[in-house]
Amino acid sequence: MATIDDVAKLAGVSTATVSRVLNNTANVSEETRAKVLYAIEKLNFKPKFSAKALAKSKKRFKIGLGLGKRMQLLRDESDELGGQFYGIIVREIKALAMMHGAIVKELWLEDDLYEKFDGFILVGLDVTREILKKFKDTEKPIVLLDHYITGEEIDSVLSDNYNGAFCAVNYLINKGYKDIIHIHGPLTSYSFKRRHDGYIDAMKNAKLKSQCYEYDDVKNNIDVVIQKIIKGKIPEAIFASNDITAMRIISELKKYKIGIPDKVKIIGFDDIPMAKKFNPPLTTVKVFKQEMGSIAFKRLYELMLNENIHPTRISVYTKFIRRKSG
Amino acid sequence: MATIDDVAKLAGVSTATVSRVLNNTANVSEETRAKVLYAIEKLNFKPKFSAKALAKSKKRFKIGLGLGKRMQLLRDESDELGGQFYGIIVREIKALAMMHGAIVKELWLEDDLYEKFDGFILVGLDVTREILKKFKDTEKPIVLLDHYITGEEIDSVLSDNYNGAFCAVNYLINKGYKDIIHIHGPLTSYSFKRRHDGYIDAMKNAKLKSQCYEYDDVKNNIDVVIQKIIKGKIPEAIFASNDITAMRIISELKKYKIGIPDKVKIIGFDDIPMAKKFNPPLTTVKVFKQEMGSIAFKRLYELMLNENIHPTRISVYTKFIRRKSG
DNA sequence: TTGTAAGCGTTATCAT
DNA sequence: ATGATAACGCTTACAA
Repeated sequence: MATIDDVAKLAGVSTATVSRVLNNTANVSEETRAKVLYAIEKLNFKPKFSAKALAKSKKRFKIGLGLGKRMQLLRDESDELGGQFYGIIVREIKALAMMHGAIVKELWLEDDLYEKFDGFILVGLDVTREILKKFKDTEKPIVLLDHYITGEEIDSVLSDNYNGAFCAVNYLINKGYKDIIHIHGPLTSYSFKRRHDGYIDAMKNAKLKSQCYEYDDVKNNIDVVIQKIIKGKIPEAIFASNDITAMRIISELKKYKIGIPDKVKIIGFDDIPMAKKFNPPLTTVKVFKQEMGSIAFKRLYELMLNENIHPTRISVYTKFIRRKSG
Repeated sequence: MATIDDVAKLAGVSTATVSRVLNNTANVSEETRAKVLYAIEKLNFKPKFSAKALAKSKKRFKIGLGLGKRMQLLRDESDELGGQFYGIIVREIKALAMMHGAIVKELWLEDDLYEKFDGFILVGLDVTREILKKFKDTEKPIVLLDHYITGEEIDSVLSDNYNGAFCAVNYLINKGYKDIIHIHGPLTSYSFKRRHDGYIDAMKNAKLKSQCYEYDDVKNNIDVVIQKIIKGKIPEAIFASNDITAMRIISELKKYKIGIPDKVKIIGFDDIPMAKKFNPPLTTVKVFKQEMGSIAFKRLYELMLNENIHPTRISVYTKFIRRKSG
């Protein structure tokens, strides 16, 4: 494989000069530039990412970590909520940043961008098209974490929500349940939406009737939803948008003396740390939160080093975890 | 950030020894191993990927490139078909492999694996669960290219078929067409399936009736499908599974003196090189074939270097390209 | 404007 | 079983 040395030799210049034209990092005479460009072309040279990354590892990048109002709310509510999901992701990002000598600074999505950053990680569903535009205007690389905006070609990292949901619901179906409902948070969240889609498709596949209820996961009005549900025929199983919702459902159902899993099976999503300690321990779909954080960081790092990388959406595989609740 | 030197210093050994315990690459006495392990733990040390990759770049990996019967057929049919899609992807993989000093060897998916490989890239929809199992049994890393098998947690690289289709169909809807049909290849192909889903959802969103026709893209029985279609009311627009199909449809329609795009609008998918030269030039959704190849290669390379990476599915963003046909 | 050379953090080849 | 040390391919002071 052609290296920068080969190019330098062929062009009759030093490697430093080649690097300069490669990165537009200093003045290079038109003449030399042309020679170098020719050599690059001729040898079909592409700088090796690992070498570049290693050489650049002295550089301290400054990363903006954008959090939304919603997360602010969830976070305030105590570590048991936001902290168990986004908290883990954010912690991993900070740990990796530390190792790479990058500085990460938290900021609210609504804030004005008066500081300069080298790149951004934007977390969660609060990122609207307008907010995104503000960040795009900086011309710095961006990765969306646990969110995705249709039509926007922005790098994003998600869990494999659809398949996780599909498999979980299939598990219930295979156990013979037919009356399975879905309770979910706002479908403006791409993740909730995909979990919802997975539920719908699994039910449709099995020729079962699907039934969904939306609730407000920030204000938590699960009580009124449950009231509505138990007025009719009590379902055999409930698939919830996430573990928090599942736990809220269980707590609410307990008030009516409806036993879990005897009377109703319940499955959550996320596998937050609490899920295992809950009573009963939650059957759920594990989202690899740390991995999501590290993948997002690594992706941003690549983007900050190499410009002009084609954007992608990365889905991190989930894992069904069977415990007691369903 | 802690480096291997820090670990070596703390453990009172050389970096070589640290590397040995890190990679289980040679005999290390239990005592030293323990010291090293302790230091690693203490410093929370993680080897830096770029350094590792660079150091290992002397190593020549041997990669198996698995192709299926279907591709064999398409390929034989001339460069105008398979070569325009998978051909480009495969070429890119080989180019990158060359640059990284890796050897890539093509093999048929059905073949027995008598040779030893360091990793595999498996291309297209012919990869069944059984075939996959054979490759998994080697315990070597695998990446699936342009295919995905539900429930199998194998790294895969795809184009963003769903959104590409969704946007293309929306384009037609926004132009005011209502009678838009979809002609597709076998839905066992995950890509065709997702394009199909995108069409269905776009139609549903607009409260339009969807109508699909499946045909056999290997045998090419488009004539009987078209016959069936023109017996009824001729649609305003046709969204095809891919460019090949779109071109076949146009050719067939020409036989009936049905003009494109005057009478019927047609949109393809892939943007194969021919699409632009066709008469009329094809409106289509561009799939970034080279990028898919390079992403797949890079992913496999990572997997071959670092074991124990969490598997992901990578979707490469597509781009709508407006030409004459639709 | 250009060249020289010292890193960046690992692995791997020799020695010992 | 372990240690020295030369790669790996690029960037970036510092010199010229």
